[in-house]
Amino acid sequence: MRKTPTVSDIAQAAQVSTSTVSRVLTGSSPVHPEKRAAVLAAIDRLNFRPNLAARSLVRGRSMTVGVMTQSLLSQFYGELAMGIEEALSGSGYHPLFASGNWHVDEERTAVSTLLERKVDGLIVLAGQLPEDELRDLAAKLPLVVVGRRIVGLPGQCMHVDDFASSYQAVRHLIDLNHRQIVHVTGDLAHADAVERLRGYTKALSDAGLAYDERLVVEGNFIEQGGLLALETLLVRGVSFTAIFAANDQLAYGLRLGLYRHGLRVPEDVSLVGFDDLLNSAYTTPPLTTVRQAMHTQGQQAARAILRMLAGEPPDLKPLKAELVLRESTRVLRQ
Amino acid sequence: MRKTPTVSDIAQAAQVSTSTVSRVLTGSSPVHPEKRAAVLAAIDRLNFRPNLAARSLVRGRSMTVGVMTQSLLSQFYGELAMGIEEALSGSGYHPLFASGNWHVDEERTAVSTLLERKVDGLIVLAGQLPEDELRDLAAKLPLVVVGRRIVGLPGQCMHVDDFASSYQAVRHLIDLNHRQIVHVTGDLAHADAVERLRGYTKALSDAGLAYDERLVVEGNFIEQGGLLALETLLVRGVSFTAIFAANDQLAYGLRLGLYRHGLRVPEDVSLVGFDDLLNSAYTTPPLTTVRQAMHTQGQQAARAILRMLAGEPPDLKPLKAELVLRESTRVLRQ
DNA sequence: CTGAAAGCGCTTACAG
DNA sequence: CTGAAAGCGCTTACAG
Repeated sequence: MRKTPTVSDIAQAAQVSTSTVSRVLTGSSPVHPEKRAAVLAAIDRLNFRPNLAARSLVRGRSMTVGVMTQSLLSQFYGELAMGIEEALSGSGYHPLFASGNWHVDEERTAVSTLLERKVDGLIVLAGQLPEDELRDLAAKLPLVVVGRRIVGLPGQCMHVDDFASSYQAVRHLIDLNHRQIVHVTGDLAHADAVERLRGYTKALSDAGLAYDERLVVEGNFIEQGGLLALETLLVRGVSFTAIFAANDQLAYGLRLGLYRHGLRVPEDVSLVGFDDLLNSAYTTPPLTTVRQAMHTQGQQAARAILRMLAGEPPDLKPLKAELVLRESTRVLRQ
Repeated sequence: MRKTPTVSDIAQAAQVSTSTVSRVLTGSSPVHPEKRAAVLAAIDRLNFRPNLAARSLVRGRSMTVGVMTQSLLSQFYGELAMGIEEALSGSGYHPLFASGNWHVDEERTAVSTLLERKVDGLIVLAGQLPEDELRDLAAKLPLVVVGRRIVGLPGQCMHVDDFASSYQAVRHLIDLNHRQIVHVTGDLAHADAVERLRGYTKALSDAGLAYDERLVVEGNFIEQGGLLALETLLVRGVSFTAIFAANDQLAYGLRLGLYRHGLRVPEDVSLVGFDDLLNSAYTTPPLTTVRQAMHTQGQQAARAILRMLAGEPPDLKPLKAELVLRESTRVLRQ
């Protein structure tokens, strides 16, 4: 097996110096057309590919953008990852993922792993790293935060207006004549969960409806939480005609709980989620939910990093979430 | 901001040569306890982290294992990716993903991107790269293939027995008295789809049931295909009491199609999937399906790579798929 | 057990 | 526009 060719081999084959080879490789300064052609030909003939480790060492750049994700397993993050990968493809940059699994310490470990590998930019997907740490990071390298708004980092945060979106979702239920609307919250240690709860509360009060704490149950953003939440509601014995879940996964769990208890959706209970996961168009019935467009957010985030890497401003604008009307809600007959 | 420290800084601080620093870093050869301690102290004090690019350049290893996945978006691959990441964590190796998106040419691009980044090992998730290419790759670096069995690479392939598993799934339906059993296949360009079809056929014939081609419709492993397949069946006008879908995504689509046409699961039609995606425990009703344990497969694959990297045999054994009985099937009343 | 030296494969001033 | 030289930050024979 032949050794993989290096710049020296190309230089020799093309009868030029390694400097010149490097110049045509990087385009850093002009090269005489003939020599350039000779170099290109040699590169092609020997099937040369520059050694990224060497390049990385001298340039101090790795052509890699780190992505601190929470879990590759979650569909939510899968979509984001996909968008990032797509937007990066063809740019010469490659994503490097590390998962925080919703634990601050793991998030820190993930970030240092990424930093150690000398990523040129960093995309942080939500999580709970203190804002200070995030601002410090932003001072060191191009940074984009998805799913959180960090004070002092305008244009570098990509997120949806949780308050307004959830307001809209609940408003939809109210417009359908529902008055006893349950809210299953996310993990209230997370700002998005708090904001969504706030949207629920405000929509209620704007409609002149009293806030009833028995209608609110804390979940944790996963299916199991939805299942549990339903049991809690049933035990409480409150009556309700609609449920607004803080995310789709909770909605899936709630859906199953309702099924187990013989409650039909939407005939007996209307159900609204948040996120619009890929699966939500295929649940029975298809779920009405707030579309977060994670795939698009991933693309936007990656493009912003690319801009920063090119010395341009990130220029990120918050995405508008939209309510996707499907078949899990219906008008309540008085 | 201070420059990040290098081995020279450590050497200077610890009053030793860079060689010695390197020795304690790599453990390649013994170092006098006192010097060792001094080096360790300096490393700790200056918060030194070796530059991976430099190390990679001299060693020719990147401490990275490439993963050619198909799509980060698919839950199926998300589980696999998660398993790989978990098993690699703490080993010093980090996964680097590149997606093939089910196109041979993109798969090739993904693999060369990974090779260019000098991955030390490679995990290939299914796809359609010719076996020859895979064998060539295996000759160059530690390789593990998930979801396919490649002739000549024993112990390096991790897959489930599609034939036996699907036989078992269909057998289950037959045991429930079903006689008119539909099979919605995957994309028959893929070996697993063919094997699953074969399992279906064999289970039928072993039970003395005639193969009826009107009961078989070709899908493509995604929800939309399941939805379409149901329409096809209805147009054909064949009667059936059970459906075996070649994967869960097809089953989700079929489930929605049935719902739209007012057919209940399992009262009117029994439904069985394949894969056991995370969501399948939360569909309405929860789906009976063949468990592929992708997360475990990912872990196993990564551990095998680690073994090969350590000079040991990969020693991979096929995983047994098991039929998970949930609530989407029921015994047919005669 | 240890240090000086060479080298991994590139790129980038520097001097023409 | 071009080449010789230095250097990125490590590790690994080599010689003690």
